Amino acid sequence: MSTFLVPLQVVVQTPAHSGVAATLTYTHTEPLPAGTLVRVPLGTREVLGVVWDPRSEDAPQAEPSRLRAITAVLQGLAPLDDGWRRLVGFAAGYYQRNLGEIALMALPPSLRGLSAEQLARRLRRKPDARVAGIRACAQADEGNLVSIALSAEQESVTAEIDAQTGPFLLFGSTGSGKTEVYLQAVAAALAADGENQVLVLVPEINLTPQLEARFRARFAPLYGQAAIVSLHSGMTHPQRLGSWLAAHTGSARIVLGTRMAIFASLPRLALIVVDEEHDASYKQQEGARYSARDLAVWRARDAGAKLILGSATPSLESWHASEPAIARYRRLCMPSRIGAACLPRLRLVDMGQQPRKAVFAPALLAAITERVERGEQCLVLLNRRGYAPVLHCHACGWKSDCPQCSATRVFHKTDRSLRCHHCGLASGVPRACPDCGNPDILPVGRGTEQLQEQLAQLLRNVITPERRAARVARIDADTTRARGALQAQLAQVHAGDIDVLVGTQMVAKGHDFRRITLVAAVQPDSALFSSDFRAPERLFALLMQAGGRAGRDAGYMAAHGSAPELWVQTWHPEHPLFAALREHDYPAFAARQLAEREAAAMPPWSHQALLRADARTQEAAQAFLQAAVEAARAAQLPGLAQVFLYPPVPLAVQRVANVERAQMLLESGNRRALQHFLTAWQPLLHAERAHHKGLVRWLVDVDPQAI
DNA sequence: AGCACGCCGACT
DNA sequence: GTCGGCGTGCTC
Repeated sequence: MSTFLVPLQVVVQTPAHSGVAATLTYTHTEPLPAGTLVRVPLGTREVLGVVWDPRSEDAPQAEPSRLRAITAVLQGLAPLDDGWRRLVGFAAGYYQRNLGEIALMALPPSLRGLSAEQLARRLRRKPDARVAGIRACAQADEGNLVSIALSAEQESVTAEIDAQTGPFLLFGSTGSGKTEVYLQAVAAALAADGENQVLVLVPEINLTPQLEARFRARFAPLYGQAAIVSLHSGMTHPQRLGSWLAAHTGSARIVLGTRMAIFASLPRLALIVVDEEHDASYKQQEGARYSARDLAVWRARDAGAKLILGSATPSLESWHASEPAIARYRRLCMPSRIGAACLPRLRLVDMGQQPRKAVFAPALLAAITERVERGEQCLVLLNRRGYAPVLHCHACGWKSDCPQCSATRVFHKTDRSLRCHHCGLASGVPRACPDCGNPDILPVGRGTEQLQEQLAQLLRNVITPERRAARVARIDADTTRARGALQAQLAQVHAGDIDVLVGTQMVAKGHDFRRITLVAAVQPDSALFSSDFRAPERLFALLMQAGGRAGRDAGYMAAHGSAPELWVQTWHPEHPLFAALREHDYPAFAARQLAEREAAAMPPWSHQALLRADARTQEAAQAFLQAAVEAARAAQLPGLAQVFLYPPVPLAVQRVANVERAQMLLESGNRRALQHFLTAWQPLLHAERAHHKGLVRWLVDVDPQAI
């Protein structure tokens, strides 16, 4: 061993606004390979770091005499491989974040706190998981090796995935059996090489249990229970560490997870599946604002792995990329529902023709009643929690404004509270108007709580075939806060204890309801004329997906002789979105939307980024943005000529928790130019920050989800 | 961002 | 005389 001290580049988590470089130089007694996990002193603390590739040129090093030594090397853990480091490097560069922030975010939290000794102990303890796995495997073995009959569509799509390199956009309507195609592709990838690994991403934690069950049933008999792990933020830290280690060491062959799982260490990655690829949840909305779906595309290409993006309503970006003329993705179509199940019929209700102030059109209420009397279930969607979005005093005009935000507080009747959905501020409901003392303060507008109450009232005399009164339940973020609450409520629905289910869009996603034959969207209109250009796309996807909840069980539908229906109450029945929805014609909808986007030079014909500033006053926030523009012009930043900078504007909800928020949109037809510009801008933004008193923070959002 | 150091008010 | 308020400054 050498007695010389070797300098090493180590990536540590340095805060985004600190101005400290992410890569710091430490010394060690011997060289360490890039990707090695180490513990290093940083100020007065000791933190986890990752040895990075030595940067020959302009690495800003401290004076050699002031370099500190690495405290410990995390032995027993293979270095993180080049692929993982390239992914982290790309994500940091593309999303304009500090390398250390991304690298450490990509590692399980408990790894950050573990000393070298603790980790060694953790690694030694691995065997018991395997024993448990083998035992569980033996149980799962019987009854699962039945050969699976594929539909003709599934057959041909599977063959194409097998024969081609992709990337693939699997366009399959709800109930067409996309999951089975994923399973086939996973089976092929795992069978091709005894060490191959696959990554399967789903948009929401809630969807992992049912997917995991399906993958376990299929693959545990072949590869053991330990070969399948989940990775999402709902798991405890030790569980996440266990899954992460299994992926890193290669003992896990299948990793199922939410967006964070895109950063898992997968040394033998052969396939990535992104289910419901259009879902907005793939975009992280705080901290490092990455898109797990877009990173999946990059990672698959970089790793030489296959990629399947699946959806019944693909994002317009992905759909466009799969147009034959573009052909960046290979489009695979599965238009038919499996078995005799048919797609729901659209029943559009013109609210302009209904009795005034009716929440439910009489025809819709009659349809729900009829279904419940037949023992079928209905799903009613409303995208607003609480009882009413605002309380109002008609005498003096008082509203339940949030004192800290430019928003009203929502009336929650169940715990008689006023809650701000932006900052969380909650208080009791005043007995009378705080301004004028009028005791009649009234709820205005409707939320899921009120809908449930009104439906229960309207259906109070409806009797089910089991000769009991109809039951109306509600599922939203409020009723599912407790761990396992959603699963428990879904079990109630499956058991037939519930006749009508009221919920927010969380119930529209992915859950497999057997006996729901009618789905209704009560007031989806706001998305039709939203200022957000992606709102129609999201509404179309939501309604298609919600409609897909109806009539999933062909046998059940046949036995009851009823056809699935999707009811939509709207003031704008002539809107072209509904015409496409009626025909279940996503391609027509997409073509229209894409034509509009092209005409207006919006994504995917342009690329966007947001610069956002949060400050004590709106003026300070906008002043920072304006100064940032001027600094960029003065410095003649590269790419500036090709980037259009819109003027700073306040956010839709301008003030949250007493912080004023403003943003500025950047747009360019050239993604490269935008990237170069943003990268060159970063140091100017850091420098500008010091000149702006009252500025709380600034952030860049590349490929923003909403504007 | 943490976590120090650092310099002035109300408590044992 | 000490505990502690959060203002300023650094982290290889």
